[in-house]
Amino acid sequence: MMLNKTKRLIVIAGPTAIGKTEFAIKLAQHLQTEIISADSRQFFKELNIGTAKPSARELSVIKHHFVGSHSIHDYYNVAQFEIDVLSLLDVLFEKHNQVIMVGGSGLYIDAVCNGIDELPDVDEKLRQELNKIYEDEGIATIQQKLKTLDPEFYDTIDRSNPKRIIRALEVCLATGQKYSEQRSNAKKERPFEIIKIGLNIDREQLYQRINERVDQMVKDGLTEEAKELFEFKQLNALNTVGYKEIFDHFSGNIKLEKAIEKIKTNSRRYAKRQLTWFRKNDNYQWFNPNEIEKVIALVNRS
RNA sequence: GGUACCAUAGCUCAGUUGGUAGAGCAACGGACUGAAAAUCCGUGUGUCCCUGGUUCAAAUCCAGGUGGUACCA
Repeated sequence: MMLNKTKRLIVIAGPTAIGKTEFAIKLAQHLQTEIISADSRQFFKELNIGTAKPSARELSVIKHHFVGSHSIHDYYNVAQFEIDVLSLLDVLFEKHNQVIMVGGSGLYIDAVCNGIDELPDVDEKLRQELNKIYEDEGIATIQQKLKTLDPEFYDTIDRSNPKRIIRALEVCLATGQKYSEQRSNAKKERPFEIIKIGLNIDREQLYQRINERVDQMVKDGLTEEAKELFEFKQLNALNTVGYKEIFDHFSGNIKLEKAIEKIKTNSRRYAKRQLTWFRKNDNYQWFNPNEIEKVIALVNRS
């Protein structure tokens, strides 16, 4: 990519149901540009209602990238997203000075803005084996393995999080080197400017929006969509708020009303985690979603 | 109007013979570089309805009040 700081990526982030899609489209219309989605579930073409994808009409107004771009049967991850977005930006910056990236997946946004270490791909079977060991023998076994293979990382990691441990182990085992030694944590410089807009409102209002949106999803046919996907429920892409709760209902564990309540609760908790993620990054300038004019002024001025 | 029962965290409730409270859910805070809408860690947030009485000491016992529920009128 050519170094050109006259090009700018405008990141729009915020909790689920805050109104990011609508906000981004308005801004994109004003700037006559395109939108990159940074949403780890809207990638999947099979997931529609439950992921609150932009509508067909919205998609026809502004060109969106990474919405429905992959299948739930594909393996996709953050590192690939970084690569894909950077090469897409190369193309988009030929036509546009400013491009918008909108989404709620903090890690994915971070990978685009700051980069992620380049580590070799790991054979899927290795992860499956480690998961099997964890399931059969418990967390203590994998903790001990990590302590042996990478004591430095073991000392700093959240040891009760099996996914962290298994990730570290699979890298150690696949590469023969310590995970901690392969991680640089270096921030990559980008050949374009980045400005970050955070959207937020009162917690109470946000929760009301979440609850109402879930009810609307149900009216729009979320249960039917989930029914079509039930046979794939073991796929990671379907370990997702809005689907997993309804699968639990289909499996006979809970009533539908209970499942819907749990979708609301889990969405609220997700929103909270998103805010935690974005708050720790003090580069965000925060706005109410109705303050589009202020944001337009901001991007015009600088 | 009468009788009975109830009133404790946001909700549902527990609280023994009086020693200023606890559970589930909800909520709140945080971590997080290839599963991230995932995964993990942490935190009781209280006018014990009100007023008075008994007592060294009252969520607990007594009286009155207020509110609620049920039944009887």
